[in-house]
Amino acid sequence: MAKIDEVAKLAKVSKGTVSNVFSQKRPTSDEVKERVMTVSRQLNYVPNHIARSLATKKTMAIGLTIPHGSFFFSAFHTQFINGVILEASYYGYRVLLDMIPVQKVKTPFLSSYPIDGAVVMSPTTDDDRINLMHGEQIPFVTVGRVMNTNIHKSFSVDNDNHKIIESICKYLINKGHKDIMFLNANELMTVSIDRKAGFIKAMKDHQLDVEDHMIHHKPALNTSEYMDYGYAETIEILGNQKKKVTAIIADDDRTAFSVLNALKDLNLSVPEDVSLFVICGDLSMMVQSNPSLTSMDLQPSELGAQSVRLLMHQLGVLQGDFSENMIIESKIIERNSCLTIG
Amino acid sequence: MAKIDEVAKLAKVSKGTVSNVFSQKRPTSDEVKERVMTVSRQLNYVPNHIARSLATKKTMAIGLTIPHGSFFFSAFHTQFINGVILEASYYGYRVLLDMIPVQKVKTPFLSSYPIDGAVVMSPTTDDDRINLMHGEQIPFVTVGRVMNTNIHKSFSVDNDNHKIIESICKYLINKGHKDIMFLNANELMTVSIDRKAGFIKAMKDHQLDVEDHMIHHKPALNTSEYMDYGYAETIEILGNQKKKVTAIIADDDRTAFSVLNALKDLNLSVPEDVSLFVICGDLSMMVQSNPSLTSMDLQPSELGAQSVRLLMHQLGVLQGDFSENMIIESKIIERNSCLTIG
DNA sequence: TTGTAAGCGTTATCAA
DNA sequence: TTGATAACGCTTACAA
Repeated sequence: MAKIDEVAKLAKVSKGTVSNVFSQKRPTSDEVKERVMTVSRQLNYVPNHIARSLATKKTMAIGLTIPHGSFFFSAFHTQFINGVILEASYYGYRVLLDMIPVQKVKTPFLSSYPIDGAVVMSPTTDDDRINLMHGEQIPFVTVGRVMNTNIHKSFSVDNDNHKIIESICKYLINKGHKDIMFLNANELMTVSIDRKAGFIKAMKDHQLDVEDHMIHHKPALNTSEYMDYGYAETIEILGNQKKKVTAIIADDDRTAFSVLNALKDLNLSVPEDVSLFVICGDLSMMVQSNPSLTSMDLQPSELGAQSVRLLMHQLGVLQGDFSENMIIESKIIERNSCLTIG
Repeated sequence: MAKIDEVAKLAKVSKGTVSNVFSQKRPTSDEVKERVMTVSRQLNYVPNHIARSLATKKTMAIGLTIPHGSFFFSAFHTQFINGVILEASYYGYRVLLDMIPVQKVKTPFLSSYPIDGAVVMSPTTDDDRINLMHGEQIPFVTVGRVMNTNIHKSFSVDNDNHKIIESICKYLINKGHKDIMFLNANELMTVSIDRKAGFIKAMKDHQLDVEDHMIHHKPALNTSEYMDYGYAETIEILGNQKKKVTAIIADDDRTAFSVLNALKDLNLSVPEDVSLFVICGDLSMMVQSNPSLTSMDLQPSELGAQSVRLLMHQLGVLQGDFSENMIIESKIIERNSCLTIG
């Protein structure tokens, strides 16, 4: 790799000028610009990213912390990440993947974190990753509300989880459903807290009682129960306990898939016996299922893009006003898995 | 952020010594070590990663290039990435996500690539990303065979794709199947080429003809056909063309899901009417499907881990002998979706 | 518009 | 085992 000095010498300019040609931070004459570029191509020169970072104090990389463990992604994660990468690259930023364990303090760093900011997925209550970012003074935005006791101001993108679940409930209740089972996200996740509250409120608003068997939380990653989430609950509540359930809300496409299998095993059909509503499922899965699945579109890739934009604002890359906590619209996509009853 | 000089001054040692305490590259006395660490904690000091990179010429990061586009991951991708991240972090490396477009030359870099090496997923024939790595002299390992005309030596991890498909065919043929439909990966991917060859050979070996309708390739990402892959082919061949097909091999769990839906719509059941074999599916999906799905386990997370290890060898992090092209074992996991017929 | 030179915060080399 | 000092390759005032 050639370095800036060699280019400068060959192009008969100073290294400062070469620097300016590449960074475009100061104007250079066309003549010089061309001379420098020609020589650079000859020498196969590109500015050294690390040296530049050291001088500018910017790494041009952002961290993306993802749920830790032998995770697997739902459509939400995948599309979200896609949105992040696309938007980040638009601003010339790269994305560093992180797997700081959720709910477990990381051993102290051996060196500083080479990122300018971070996007934190799936925050939990008193999320250690967030405390870490906070302590290291790294700008960050979370996907979902922050619920760390010591952090009072934070930036986040989110759906209106409260409203989401309320409108789903309203949608189902309007179709005559009273006995709804809600398969919520993991208990620790902040979204699940809002959704639970929204569910309870919606039911209360319609004079419906919320019984224990109506709300479930996704088990932690890496537990054996995790794999069976949706299947086990459906079999247990509808099969063993023989509770009356006319509609099920699944927190993602994986869970929905499990519910579908359980219902099949129980010889129950969708939507005739049980209606199924999916929160943010993979499009092809929603459409191809038979019946196709009614779902709530959370616009994950838009969430990803906006989270990056919010971060860019904090980094000063993006100018102008912006709201610290951005809500992304979500909407019900009606397909054929929810039936009017009663 | 405190810097090394301040620590050195307060601990009454030279910065070189402070450096050595943190990097552990040269021995330091316990007394000094403790003094330095105490001061560092006081000042909240950690070595600056960028400055260290500049001096050592190592970024301690590896790139992970993933298929570009509005991609979504199959279980294979997810588990593979998991393996990569885990193994990389084991060696103190971070993972930079890349989305260099497949089959499309990237605009020239504005700066060097801040990675020490890269893992390239899903290589295609004459993959531009690989030419790029090659040109930039960045050590890399591919997941799957490299088929770039100008590159003769390369490092890769892979399953034995030829053998995989052969053993699947053999497995099905032994169960009496002659009319097998193979839903292959994308045509451009090197794995699909090997698998196609393996399929043809296996059939030939058993005196079975390979007709056109028996092999299909996954459409390119971001095409409308992509979403329907598996469904469309099943409907077309079994439904419209009424070809005799007693067994279907699906290239991943997504495709298998689509096939299942198509078969349901055709009123065909698995495995009574059609046997279904999945190459590398998500475990929960394989198990929960009814019937559970017989599949070939490609050990994706092991592939990910090994790809990192191979890279570490190239980077000199790992010593000793190693083979340039590593084959990961795969094995058939028999479940209930393949029936003996005839 | 361009050149000069002082950083940026480490590590590495060579003495001590 | 430790200290002094020159790299590492770039950016950025400040001067010209």
